[in-house]
Amino acid sequence: MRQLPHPATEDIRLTEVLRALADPVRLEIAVRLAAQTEQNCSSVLEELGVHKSTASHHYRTLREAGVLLTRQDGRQKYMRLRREDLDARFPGLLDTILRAAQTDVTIAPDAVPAPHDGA
Amino acid sequence: MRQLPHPATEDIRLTEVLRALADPVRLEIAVRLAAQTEQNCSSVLEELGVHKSTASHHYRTLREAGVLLTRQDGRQKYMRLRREDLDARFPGLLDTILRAAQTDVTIAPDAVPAPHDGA
DNA sequence: CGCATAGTTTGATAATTGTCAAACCATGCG
DNA sequence: CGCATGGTTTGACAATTATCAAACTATGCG
Repeated sequence: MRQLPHPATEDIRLTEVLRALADPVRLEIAVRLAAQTEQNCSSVLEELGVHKSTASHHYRTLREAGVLLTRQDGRQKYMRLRREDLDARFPGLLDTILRAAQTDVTIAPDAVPAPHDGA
Repeated sequence: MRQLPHPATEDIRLTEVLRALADPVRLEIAVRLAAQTEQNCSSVLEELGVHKSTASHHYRTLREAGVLLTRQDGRQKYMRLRREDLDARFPGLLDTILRAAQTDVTIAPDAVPAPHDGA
């Protein structure tokens, strides 16, 4: 079982969650996960146009903050928000942030579509 | 007059607010402001045990993120949360975070005297 | 005016972080 | 087994940041 380490619900720290979601790329990941329940790692990285290892780094940050959970299925890994745990720990927090994210532009739209180079 | 620059309500960015509140010291400042409406700069820095310039830096960060507002009165400056503006921009966000902050330890208790009851 | 007070700004430093690239590891398939 | 695939880890680097200290600015008071 290649279960990567996740914090227990009671060990989730508010500042960690906020810091994890304070990054545009990670916030966008959370928004997409919220819309799609579960998501493959590579699908995210392709859509956001970041390098594989960068994506992995962001997953880890979100995972260690307690925001998402990684499940392995065959050769792939799927991520999913820890909705219930987060809601138990900090009621309403995730939903409020996700709702706020939809009224704010987190990533420049032209930066997202294709995995074009750029920087 | 001596108004330091604050972003307009519509210019408040979610990731900036989250990043501002993701720091333990700043989150604590926000919590204290929420409890006391308005607060003198030095009172905060004394209670949190950080240097004057460090406190000023945190105020600035919060101010530029749109979280608080600085008002000058005589020789002193008073800060206050931008509750209405934040609520207009991101409904429920501030309250939810502040409520979450009360169920989580943001700063080591021995480093800071509690806001109310004895420490 | 001169001095004390309240904060800000600048400087310096150490720590953290976001990013890509390349090497690595685990899983499934032929 | 050997290889391709999907992610992670490590390395390196630039950028940001948290902090203290010291200099600076502005305000009020005598």
